[in-house]
Amino acid sequence: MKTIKDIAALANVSIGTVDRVIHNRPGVSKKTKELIEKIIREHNFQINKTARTLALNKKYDIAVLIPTIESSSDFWFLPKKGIEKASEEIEIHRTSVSYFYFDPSDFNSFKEAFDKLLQNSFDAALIAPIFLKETKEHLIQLDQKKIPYVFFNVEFQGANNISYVGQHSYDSGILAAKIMSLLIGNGEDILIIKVRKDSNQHSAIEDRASGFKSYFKTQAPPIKIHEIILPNIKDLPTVDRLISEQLTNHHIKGLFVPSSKVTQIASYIKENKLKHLKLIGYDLSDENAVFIENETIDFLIDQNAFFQGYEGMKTLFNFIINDVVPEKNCYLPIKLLTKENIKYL
Amino acid sequence: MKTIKDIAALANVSIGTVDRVIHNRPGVSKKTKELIEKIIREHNFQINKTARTLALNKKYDIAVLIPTIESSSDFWFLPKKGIEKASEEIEIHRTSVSYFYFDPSDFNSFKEAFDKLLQNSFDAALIAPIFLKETKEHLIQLDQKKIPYVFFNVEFQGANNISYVGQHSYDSGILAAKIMSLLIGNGEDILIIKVRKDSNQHSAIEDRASGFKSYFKTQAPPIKIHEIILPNIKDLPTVDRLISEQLTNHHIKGLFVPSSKVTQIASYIKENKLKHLKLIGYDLSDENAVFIENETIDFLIDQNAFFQGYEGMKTLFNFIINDVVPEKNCYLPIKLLTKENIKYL
DNA sequence: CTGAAAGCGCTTACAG
DNA sequence: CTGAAAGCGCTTACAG
Repeated sequence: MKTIKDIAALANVSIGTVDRVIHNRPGVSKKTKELIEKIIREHNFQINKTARTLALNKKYDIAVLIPTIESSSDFWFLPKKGIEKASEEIEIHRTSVSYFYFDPSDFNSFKEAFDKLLQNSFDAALIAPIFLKETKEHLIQLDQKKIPYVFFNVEFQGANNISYVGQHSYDSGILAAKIMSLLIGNGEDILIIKVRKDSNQHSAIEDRASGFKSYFKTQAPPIKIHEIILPNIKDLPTVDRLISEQLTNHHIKGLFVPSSKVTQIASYIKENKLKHLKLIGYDLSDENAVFIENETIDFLIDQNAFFQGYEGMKTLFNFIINDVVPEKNCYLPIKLLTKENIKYL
Repeated sequence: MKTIKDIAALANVSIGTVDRVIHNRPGVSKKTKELIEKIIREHNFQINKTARTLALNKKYDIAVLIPTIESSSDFWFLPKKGIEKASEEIEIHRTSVSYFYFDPSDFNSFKEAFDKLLQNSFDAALIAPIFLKETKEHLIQLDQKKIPYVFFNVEFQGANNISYVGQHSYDSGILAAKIMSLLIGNGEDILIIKVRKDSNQHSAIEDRASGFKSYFKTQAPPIKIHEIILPNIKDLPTVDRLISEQLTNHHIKGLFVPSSKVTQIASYIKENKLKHLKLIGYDLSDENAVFIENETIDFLIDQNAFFQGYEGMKTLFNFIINDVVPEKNCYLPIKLLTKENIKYL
């Protein structure tokens, strides 16, 4: 493995000049430059990044905008873990990470956290753009400062983010529908259950539901799909009433809950001993794992929460340190979890 | 962030002495050692790994024993890609990788490659132990030299490997069975198709079949499972005869092929227009992707081939460079692929 | 038992 | 346009 010194000797110049050529800095005669470039090519010289990192002695800071994590059963626990894993791996490059937390149910909290983030100086940002309008307003400042940013978990169209890391929500709904079609028989109806609070937050729930419905449009014989929106998942009497209304009025066999709120629906099924109902939902929380184990939930679609954080972080890092330009959309695998494979994640 | 120099100043010693303490090298008085340790703790000093790597200027070499890759549709193409990706990432630590190739259908070729590998000097080995007996014989030398090794793809019990990275074959069979039970109806039989050449090679095929059968043992009403072994997948007349024999004699609806050879069975189904048959197999090759697209194959179980190589490499690297001891068994996710999620890998 | 100095392969002022 | 030298934070002989 050749070093800058070797190249310099071969070209009969100083290492400073070689360095200038390597980084395309001005102040080298055309002739010298071409000679050095030729030698570099011929000897397949590759810069020693360890030495470079040490010499630069530059510290990078990546800002992360993410919901507060209440407990390990929180959905955001895993993306955070992924971010931390990536942070450890890139720590050798003197990269530090600053977190800015917000309450995912409160857009004011989101704005405040984003404001606080913008008051700091950093080299790149990893953002969960849960509130679309508020995100848009704040991005202007990042764009002005030319700070690169990556979105994760929530897809946000039309911004200058260098990448999005997360699931293709619409297609995940299609997969859910395919599985549902295997679970239920002819002449049996399906109920999609949304939660108002979820829907306000972001479009993923709508996209999942649309994908789900699109699958059945192509099916013959057609399958009836009913839809309800629960105003508040914690208002149990209303939840009870709305669901049981559907169950008595229609011949419902399959339930699709396009969010992690499937936990509450599973509780409902368990309590009311409605084991014949087939249930598909999203996200592997500890509670959902229990419901998968006892087969109250038949299938879960996993968002690769850990990997969202991990890959988001790595993408930013590779962009700012190694000049690697990522794909604009990094769609993660749509993972299907069921009792038989939930052990292996 | 404190440096060794800072710590030395605080302790009124030279950096050489601090270095001795950090690495627990002898030649430091108890008193000085304790003082330095205290200061390190109090200031939460962490060594700069970049500087360490540069100063050590040590090169590591990892040997890889893997089947020859004929084309990009080869199963081993992806593990190799994973190994290469990991290699790039760890290149900054001056780690190089040497490959030793063998023909996976010829145990003599395996022995030769392993012999050649052992003639080289290296710091760790990543091994696909396709031939169990031959692997066992060669491991002795690795153990004697105290060279750490990791197995990938094929599980090999009772060796001193620091880790195994791959799938839990038995459980993947259970998952396949669960999906199969959704695809077929009551009173419909299942046929398991094995290929002789596969079975000789390693136990994964047997484990998958066992897992598959175990699932149906618990089912009521019981489902009939038939089994055939094809002597040679390329002897088409025999393949034809053996399969059509089964199809005429039994009421078969589902086919389970516990290996990537599902490609050939899919071809058979396609040619003979047996679209009503449900087919589950393993591994996403280019050909299998086509059969998933046109729904000749209903589901594929994916082994995370890429990740096997990637994670195997990283595991070894972290072990030799960062002293990270891995789990003995690193079972990867059992991924279920179907038309609707095959785009996202 | 301890320290001073050279070296790892780069980058970066500074001098000419 | 080019070079010599100091420095990044470690490790490693070598001297005492």
